[in-house]
Amino acid sequence: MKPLPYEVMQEGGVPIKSWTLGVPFEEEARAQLRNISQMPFIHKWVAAMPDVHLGKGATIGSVVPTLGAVIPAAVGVDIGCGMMAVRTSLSAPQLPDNLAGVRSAIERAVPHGRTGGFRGKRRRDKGAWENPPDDALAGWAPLAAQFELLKEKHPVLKNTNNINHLGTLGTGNHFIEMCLDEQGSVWLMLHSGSRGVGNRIGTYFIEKAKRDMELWHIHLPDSDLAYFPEGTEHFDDYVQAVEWAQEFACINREVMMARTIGAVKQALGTDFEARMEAVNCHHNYVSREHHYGRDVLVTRKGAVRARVDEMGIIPGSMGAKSFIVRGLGNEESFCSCSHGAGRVMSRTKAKKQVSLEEHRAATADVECRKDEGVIDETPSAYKPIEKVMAAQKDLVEIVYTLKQVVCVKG
DNA sequence: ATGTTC
Repeated sequence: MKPLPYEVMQEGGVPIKSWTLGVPFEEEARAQLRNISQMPFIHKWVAAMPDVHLGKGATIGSVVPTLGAVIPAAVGVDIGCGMMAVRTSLSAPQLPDNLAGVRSAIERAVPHGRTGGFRGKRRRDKGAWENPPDDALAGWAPLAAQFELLKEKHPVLKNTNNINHLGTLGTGNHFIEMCLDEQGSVWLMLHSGSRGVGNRIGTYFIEKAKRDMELWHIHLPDSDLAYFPEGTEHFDDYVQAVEWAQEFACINREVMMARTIGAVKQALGTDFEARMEAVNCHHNYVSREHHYGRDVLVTRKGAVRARVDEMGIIPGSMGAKSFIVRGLGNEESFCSCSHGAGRVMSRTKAKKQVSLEEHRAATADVECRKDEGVIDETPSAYKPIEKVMAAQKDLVEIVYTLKQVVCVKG
């Protein structure tokens, strides 16, 4: 008999199938998944991807199919976070030896980094538009009417960043890269989500669900598993808001990609074709899908959908390879794959343990930040991506293997 | 991840 390509755990609830053979899988993440598996509305089982690790609220790298309920913390606050990549007609020999100019052109074209401005001192906010450019305004057009309705219904959204965050990168593990594939084609790839407004929507509904649980005296193994039952007003409100935030995130990536393409053309003084092969996929989101005969809501937090022939992106850390993949439509994973390498070290631990020299060596061939502020993103803070890819051979096949030459971080 | 902060 062929050995199973995944590990199975079951304690009281539904099974947990984990595509984690040969990769680290911490006990804290297992415990978090066991809690999810106890919920009475999980369809069939919970799936864990090879980049699985402990997350705030819900496990990163989890796929949770639910019947008649949704858990807002299982989606998280970075609603619609995901990846976009395009292959260009440029090839490696057309690039200059020094890519500093390309990096700074991208940095000028796309706001990135921490929101500035402290009480008393008004500093310019590096992470948002002061005046959104025309392409951001155009991207906002299809979002505007629905946002007015959301604001009316949920006044908490009134003072959030919204249009001024459309086409902006953010911080942390959000990035923009120029990569080369194994044939020498140049790719542009980026990672970002729904920024301030999606965060506010996520936080607001997670709190709302927790209050509902208290109101109805429903006790949970973990308060972050608070849910909205289908048929309630809050369920409908959440689904509507989360879908809007997912759309915002998708358009955010498109606007940034167009601006990045423009910046690279300008920096190189060359025109080229882009979007020859474009992929834009969420990895923190909820979607209505059909699995094993039922209409379900599938929540993927740190997981990518991988239906038959569906294209996805699995990025490695800032010094590692990334992969453009094609889904194999493996139903047992609810047609899913990992969203990256997955952390092995918390941000705090990485900052304490990894030296600047080590970080510089690990990113020697990349035009990127080499300062203390990015140590929490250093390659050794992540699982080895090759092992992560090996553990999901039955979920996706690799179409392109990319290696970054430029990396912009917020 | 974001926003706010002493």
